[in-house]
Amino acid sequence: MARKSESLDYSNIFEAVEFPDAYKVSYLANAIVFPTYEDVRKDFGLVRAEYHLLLCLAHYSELTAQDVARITRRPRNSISRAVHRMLDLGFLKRVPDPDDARRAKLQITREGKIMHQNISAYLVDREAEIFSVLSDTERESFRELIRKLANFASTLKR
Amino acid sequence: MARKSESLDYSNIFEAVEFPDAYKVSYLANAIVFPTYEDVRKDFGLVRAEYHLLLCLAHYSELTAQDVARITRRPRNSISRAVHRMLDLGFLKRVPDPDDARRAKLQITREGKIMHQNISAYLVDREAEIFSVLSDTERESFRELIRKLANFASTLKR
DNA sequence: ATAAATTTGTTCTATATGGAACAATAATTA
DNA sequence: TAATTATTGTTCCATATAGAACAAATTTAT
Repeated sequence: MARKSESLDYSNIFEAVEFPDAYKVSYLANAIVFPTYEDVRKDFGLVRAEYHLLLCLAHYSELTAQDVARITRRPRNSISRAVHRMLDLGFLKRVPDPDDARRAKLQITREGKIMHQNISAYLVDREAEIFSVLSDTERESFRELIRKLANFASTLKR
Repeated sequence: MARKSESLDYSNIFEAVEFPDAYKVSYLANAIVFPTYEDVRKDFGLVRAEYHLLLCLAHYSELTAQDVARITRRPRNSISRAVHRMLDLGFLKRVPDPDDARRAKLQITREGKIMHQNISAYLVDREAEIFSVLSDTERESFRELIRKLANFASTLKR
């Protein structure tokens, strides 16, 4: 008897869709970016905003919650919630800004740095896996192009 | 008096991060893909999974809910919920599969097609805006590279 | 033929998420 | 100076989301 469900080529839609390039970026987000956040949550116990705090504060020595929201393009309340959990977990410390009582400067702790290194190692591997499909020169081209796109995106108003 | 907050160059992190290419894909998702889904929700009243149903069924004449989940890499229960709402809204119709009582074939209706065209027109404009930062040859390169990446991603097990 | 395993679509549940409104503070304008 | 506007960080709330478990149907293995 014939197979009921012919094996459908699900990737046809990549070319058929009306906005093929944007669609593929979106597809990569669904297929890779979000599952990766999910892996981080499962394996390291941190949700997206929590990891983003580590990432930002591993690279800038002092930031406000608002800075992190802007850098990562996430809403402030998500960051705010994450800050409290990260303080409880001992991954961040917070000091009031003497010049502006509304603000608090955030810093990463030693424990936070270690956690960041662990998560980064995982993400570096994952990046290598994903981009293994490109040759070195393709990889270099992609790097240049995605840089332009990301820089442009960072100029868009929120 | 000096400005309290020196204007921070938030895009430094693009180069500093340990996985710069994957980070930028993720950033584009945060900065563009998800806000775009949000626009679609606000302007057209459809959430991500609901729009994905339209998109898939505008390009394949008949699919099961499971097919759509596979094509879009979304969880089945999200699609299942969306199917019911889209049936209620009259954008889809569903016919039981005579060969397999577990399944139902989904089709897009006339109204669904119109809605799809409206949303697509918006997304096409949005794509044009985003990629306007690339030259024609850059755009062509990017198209080729993102195609490879998306095709590779589609082979990853879920 | 029967049992075990898989597939589909669903509901239930817990959690992540982001908008809106808010109080406190600071900056800007009149 | 006084009044208005903007900013920061927060809480509240409604909703989107995905995992887990499930029943029904089908397929595969014994």
